[in-house]
Amino acid sequence: MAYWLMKTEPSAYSLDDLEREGVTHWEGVRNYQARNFMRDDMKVGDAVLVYHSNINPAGIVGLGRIVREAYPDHFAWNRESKYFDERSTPAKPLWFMVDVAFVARFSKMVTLQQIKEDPALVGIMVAKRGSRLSIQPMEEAHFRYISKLGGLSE
DNA sequence: GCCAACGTTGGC
DNA sequence: GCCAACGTTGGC
Repeated sequence: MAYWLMKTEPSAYSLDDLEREGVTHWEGVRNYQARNFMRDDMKVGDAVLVYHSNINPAGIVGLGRIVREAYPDHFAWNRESKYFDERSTPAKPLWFMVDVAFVARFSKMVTLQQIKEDPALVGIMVAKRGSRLSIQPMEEAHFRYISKLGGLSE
């Protein structure tokens, strides 16, 4: 089982939305490195830290779980969608998505600043300068530590 | 809303 | 295949 961090802009889709819906399809990933993580490495049961970006403060707000492995992101085939990409076709899909289920909400958000300042989290990808990757692998120890900071124990 | 950092595109 | 121009991300 692997551990991941997935970014979302809460103005577009928040942990609240995920809690309300229970499960969502994580469409719109349009970066090759992030796509490859989803397509090649994400498995059902993998654990996810949900990260709110583009908001002040940014940070991790809760947990999710992968409940369906990668399948074609059909929003890429829809001209009406903002995720439309004419290079992707049903015969030869270019972009993929997974399904993510809500697991838990942190009782307190773990902010990016907190992550950067914590000696236990040195080297974590999300704290690296200029890290724009929207899907990142996590170390299990970091995942557990952040969950604890967020007020969850396992 | 600004803008630095970074990924992608396309001319050559 | 280099690299300048361009578009996007995302912290602040």
